[in-house]
Amino acid sequence: MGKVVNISEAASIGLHSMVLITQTKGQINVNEIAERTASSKFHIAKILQKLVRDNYLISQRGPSGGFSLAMPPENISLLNIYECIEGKINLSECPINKPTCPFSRCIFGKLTIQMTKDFRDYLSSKYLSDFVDF
Amino acid sequence: MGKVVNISEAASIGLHSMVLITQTKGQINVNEIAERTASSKFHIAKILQKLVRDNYLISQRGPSGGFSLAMPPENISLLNIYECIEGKINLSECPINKPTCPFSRCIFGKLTIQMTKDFRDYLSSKYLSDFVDF
DNA sequence: GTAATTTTGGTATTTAAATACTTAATTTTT
DNA sequence: AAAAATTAAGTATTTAAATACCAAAATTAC
Repeated sequence: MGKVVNISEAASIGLHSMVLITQTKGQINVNEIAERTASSKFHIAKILQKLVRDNYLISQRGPSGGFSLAMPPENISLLNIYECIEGKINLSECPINKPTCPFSRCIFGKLTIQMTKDFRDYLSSKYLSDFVDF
Repeated sequence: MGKVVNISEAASIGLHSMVLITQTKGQINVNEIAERTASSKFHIAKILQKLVRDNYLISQRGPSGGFSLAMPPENISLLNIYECIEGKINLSECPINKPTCPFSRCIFGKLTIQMTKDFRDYLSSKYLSDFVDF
């Protein structure tokens, strides 16, 4: 829909959920995250599983279960979370995915690479500890 | 697929085709554009129709027909082309499209708005006349 | 005026993402 | 030990965008 900066629902859920978990003493479960973020709890559950697998989260089943951080919030950057969900951000690449280009240089110049770099730099500069009071 | 900067195939076809048309004396038809850009001629035809409707292109049917610019290349910016195809770029908006946010301020700060602004500024600074020898 | 060529516009198909659902496994509480 | 609550994991459905196709209209060339 004409949106230039593309942040998927999945990445958004991952980032927002992790901040909520950071702000919560003890554990917080999927239902509460779903309520506070107005997102599908099925979708949230699916994404948090990735973060558990990559050892950013600890999950506890059963009554009074939920999720909690697996390490101090100082040690988890927004980039860690983003790349866990979306895979590594590719910096040096044609903005379109065409093997052939009719022109000798890219009509976008260095624009898209710079934008991607700015995005990556922001995510790598912020840690969950920056969001304890947010 | 984890791509941060989102330029649709449609926008890409529009921009690249317009540069090719700029570089062509007389008219160039869909088949040749398809060959040079390695894109679907059906898709190209559809997108060029929008540019004809908005009076950036003149189309000529029949043998030896094709497309040519409707005005001097100095008068058509990349932003004109992009917004003709994708609609107006929205600068001030939540990167996610959620009516509710669990936090008082956006976890992305001004990042996505700045990125979108940078994108828009680049497109508005470049005119087809900048690409006659490209 | 006929045939060839090209755009035009409508429709159909494909693809990928997002979302929803279901069942199983685990843990806690009583 | 049983019941309740919760995550885990796989699958199915929905949706929107992207892409592909086809038939019609227009124009030129001969």
